[in-house]
Amino acid sequence: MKYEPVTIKDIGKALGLSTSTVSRALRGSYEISSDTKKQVLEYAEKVNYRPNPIALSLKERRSSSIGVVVCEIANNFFSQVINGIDSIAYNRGYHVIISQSHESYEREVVNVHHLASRSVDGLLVSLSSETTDMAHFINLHEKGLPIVFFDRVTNEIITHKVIVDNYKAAYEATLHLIKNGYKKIAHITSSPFLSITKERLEGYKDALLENGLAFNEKYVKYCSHGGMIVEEIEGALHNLLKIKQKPDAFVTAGDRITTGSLTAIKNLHLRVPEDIALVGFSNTNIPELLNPTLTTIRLPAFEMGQVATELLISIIESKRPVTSFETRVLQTEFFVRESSVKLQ
Amino acid sequence: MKYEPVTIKDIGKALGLSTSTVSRALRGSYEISSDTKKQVLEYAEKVNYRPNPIALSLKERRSSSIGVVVCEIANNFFSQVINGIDSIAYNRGYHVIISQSHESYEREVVNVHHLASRSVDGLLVSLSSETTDMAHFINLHEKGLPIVFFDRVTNEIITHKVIVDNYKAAYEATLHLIKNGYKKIAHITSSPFLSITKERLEGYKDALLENGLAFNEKYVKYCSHGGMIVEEIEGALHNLLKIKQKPDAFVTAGDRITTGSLTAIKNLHLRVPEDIALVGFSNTNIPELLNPTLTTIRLPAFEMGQVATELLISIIESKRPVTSFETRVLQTEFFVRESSVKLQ
DNA sequence: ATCGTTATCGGGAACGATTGCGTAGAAAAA
DNA sequence: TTTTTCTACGCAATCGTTCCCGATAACGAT
Repeated sequence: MKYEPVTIKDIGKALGLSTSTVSRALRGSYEISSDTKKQVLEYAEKVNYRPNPIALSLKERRSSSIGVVVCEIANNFFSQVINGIDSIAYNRGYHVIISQSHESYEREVVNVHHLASRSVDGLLVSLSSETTDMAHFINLHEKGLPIVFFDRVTNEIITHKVIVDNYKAAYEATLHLIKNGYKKIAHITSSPFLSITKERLEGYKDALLENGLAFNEKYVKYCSHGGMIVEEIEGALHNLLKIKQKPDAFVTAGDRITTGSLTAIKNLHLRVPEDIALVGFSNTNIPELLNPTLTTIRLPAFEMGQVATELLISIIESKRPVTSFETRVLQTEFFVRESSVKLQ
Repeated sequence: MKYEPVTIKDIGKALGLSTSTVSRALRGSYEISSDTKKQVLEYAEKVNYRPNPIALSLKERRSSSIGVVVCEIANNFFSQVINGIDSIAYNRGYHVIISQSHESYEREVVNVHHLASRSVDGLLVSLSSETTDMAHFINLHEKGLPIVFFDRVTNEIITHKVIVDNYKAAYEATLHLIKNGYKKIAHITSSPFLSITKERLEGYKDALLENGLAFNEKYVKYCSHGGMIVEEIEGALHNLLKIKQKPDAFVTAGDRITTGSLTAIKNLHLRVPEDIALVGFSNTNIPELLNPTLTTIRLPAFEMGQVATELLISIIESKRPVTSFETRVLQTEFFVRESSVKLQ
């Protein structure tokens, strides 16, 4: 089954003009008489002519498309980011090609090569939780492929980055729990390789230390698959609850981990916040509908997508090589709800 | 900033061979000596040569990419569908290009043209809630562009479709409420133009009529933006509650409408299911975490994406024009939870 | 009458890869 | 020695578009 669109050549043949003339008429060149222009334009409209972007891509050596690499789409945070990406890219005439790493390093490498060979004009990347080797990015970046990282970034590559103040957000969340009388505060987080994990851990740690509480390694549990596997969350929680000095509150990093933890707690028939309090990084749209309503740190996902895309397009469309890069730090929002407030 | 990949010409120049020889060597043609082959292969490996898929697309008149048109990504159902699409497309060597209509007819038209002109090999479509005119699809479909519809379909175009048994699902949900003693059952649904809306309405209606309950037009409220606007959901609910014969239960169609309704009910300080019961079409991952836990009809979203993609690729890769089409009907799942069960 | 100018348009190369066809050179057959 | 037969490669067209050059005609100026 073949889909055969009208080409510039077809128009030329039908009108007895050369392809060059048709091309110029279509682009409104000054060196084409208005009669011819009108004729061409009308005919093109009539046969519903659309320029073939593949031919254009080949000629212009650009595809007007940008590749996105995230761990998964079916995640509140990332789907909101993609929305932000889409909102900018669409208006600037770029297509968005999305690929999911599913938190797998191998899959990320394959996807990146796939996208690059597909001649995307640039890449928007949030690293997978397994990624430690950046060679696949470095290689392409050195060859001149524009890349912008967001959320889960690396400092091995000098380029634009868009992040949030994870340290502050985690600090704030932990401090909130301390102020509400919790003293044994645990932390269930994502893979230790991720930038966001390290930053959040520091914020959590400093909040404890600066408020006279000890930092206990045993209180920190990592979910190396970023919470994509239910069992790792359950395991983390069970391990925490086995400790003799059982935590009375905890901070979770990431959508999956937050809701996964809440589910696991419910399955254990523990009450929140009476038995254990919870503050989570989450971009769920329905924190108010949960039981209990959930205290969350919300990331400006949509905005992150927008900013990252603007930065990427600015590199792509820059006439001269870009040499100075920035790291945009956006602010998180903190919403206090029931899950973290001890009822007196 | 330019990204300049190695071409077959570069290899030829470096090795003193013509492009044809290099091309053939790369594809292992029998008419190239093994010496030359080895030389080319080794050099290509060394400089990390990747064939330019854009040039290939131009020549082969196919792009190995499929376009997806949904109303929005940041929606449980659609993001799960996209996951299913991606899982198949990836393995079959296709790229997925996603576009969002945001429930706007105009935006849908623009996106479809954008994708078609971008030379996607086929289209996976779920209609926007505003769409009544199918001309933009008919036009392309008649020209031979393979299209498969899923979830929100049209019978104006004869092609493969993947849907669920919406009639049965709505019937079942309504019956469940009736069996639980509810007699004044309302229905908040999406745009009246959508196939899913009509089918669900029929299921709802028949369940009422076949169980000795009257069907009341006033009990049916439409959200023409599919619930994307909070106010339309609130408005629908308020209108329902203003009726003197105030409903004691209702069925909601769609993720947004379901959670939106629950939020609106909470804001009115009504209790669920004591004051009003609720059964909703929803693909949320956390129905158990809601308060109350939510009785849901869940669509096999991932599977829908997979099936639709398989059907589309089968058309794309078919040697001869496809003339016989099928409509795959998948089964929904019904989960009874607290929101619909009257506590005696 | 000759030249320059301007307005309009066409020819053809280029983008990267594939592929049918042609052919040089060597080996094999006559 | 001559002819045939392979082997192993190059040439050029092709996909749709743009754009650098040229080409042509009309027209006014000298």
